[in-house]
Amino acid sequence: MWQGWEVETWDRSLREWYQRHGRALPWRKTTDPYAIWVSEIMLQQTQVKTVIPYYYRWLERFPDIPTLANSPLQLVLKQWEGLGYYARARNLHRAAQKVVEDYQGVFPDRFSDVLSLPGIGRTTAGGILSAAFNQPISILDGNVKRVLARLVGLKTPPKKAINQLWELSDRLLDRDHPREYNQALMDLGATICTPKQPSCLLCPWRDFCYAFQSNLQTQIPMREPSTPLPHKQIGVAVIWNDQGEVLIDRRLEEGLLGGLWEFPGGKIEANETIPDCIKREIKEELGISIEVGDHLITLNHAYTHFRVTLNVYHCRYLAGEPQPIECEEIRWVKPEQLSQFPFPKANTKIIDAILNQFNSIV
DNA sequence: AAGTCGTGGAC
DNA sequence: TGTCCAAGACT
Repeated sequence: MWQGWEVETWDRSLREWYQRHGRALPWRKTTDPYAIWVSEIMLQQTQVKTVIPYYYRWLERFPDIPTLANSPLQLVLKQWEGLGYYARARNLHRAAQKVVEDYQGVFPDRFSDVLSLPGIGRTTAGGILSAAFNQPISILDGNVKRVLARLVGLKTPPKKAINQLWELSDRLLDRDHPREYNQALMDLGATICTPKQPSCLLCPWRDFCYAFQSNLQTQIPMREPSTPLPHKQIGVAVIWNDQGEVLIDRRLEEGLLGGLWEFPGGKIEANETIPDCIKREIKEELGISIEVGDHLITLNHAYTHFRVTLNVYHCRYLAGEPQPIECEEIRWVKPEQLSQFPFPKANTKIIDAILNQFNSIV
């Protein structure tokens, strides 16, 4: 069915649709490759609506590549705080330094150079180069995968057909209008060809779409098999010293929430009470002894691959010199200073609870 | 090559 | 309340 149509026909109808119904997004008002790069990184696995305020604040604080490259990582992470997937911020920072080193601070315009920057894969490289320089490079993000899977009636989960999807994306690319085409295809996926209840009657490709013609649009793309999420119980310590300061630690640079600050703690073992867990973890990780006091708050938080319940207790520092055994760094800080440090979301809720108690007592 | 890596919105 | 999933990259 769909083989009978010429690619040029699809491209023309998509472009006409885009000119009427495309989204007005902040990063479409510029061709500055740096600004577009920032937007592409922030948009990875993150909704447009979430990104927009971060995007504006970022460009205000880091208006160009040298400014970003010369800023301390802690400030960079503070600007990223709340966006998640913090490796994106660390990679963006490293990549900025590489652009300064290797390209005199000018963002490269060659695909292989862009692709070699940390945090930039094939889709992001194509997105940047097509948007900033109108280069004819295809993309394959979540939107495009879904659109193409429905278009051809893909009978497997997209992950299993990634090579075919790239081929198709390449073949369909409008080489005369690559910037418009890529943006249009993503908008189509985001606003018409949505995961649930797609608006097929409004779609410029409805006549060519296998899924719509077969009424399979709610079954394609096929779902990836999902695995159950483990749930961990965590004991967390808000440790106070006699100066009215609390102890925080900076997590290791790599891995989950790398480089962010947190209140120390750890997993509750089988048949272990929460106070016992907290005392043990603090001894193991920081080498100090504490007394566990009042319960502060209990929080549930969902990550991508597991869930946690944080059981947070006020604690009193007793003895020993804190040492960064399983973290990068340790500090005693006054509660009002906590806002200066980048924390993961679950920990900002703990901070709110501390400040609320603090203010209601004082 | 399957697992890892955050958070919020939508339903 | 749970589930899906959003402009993916890296290991």
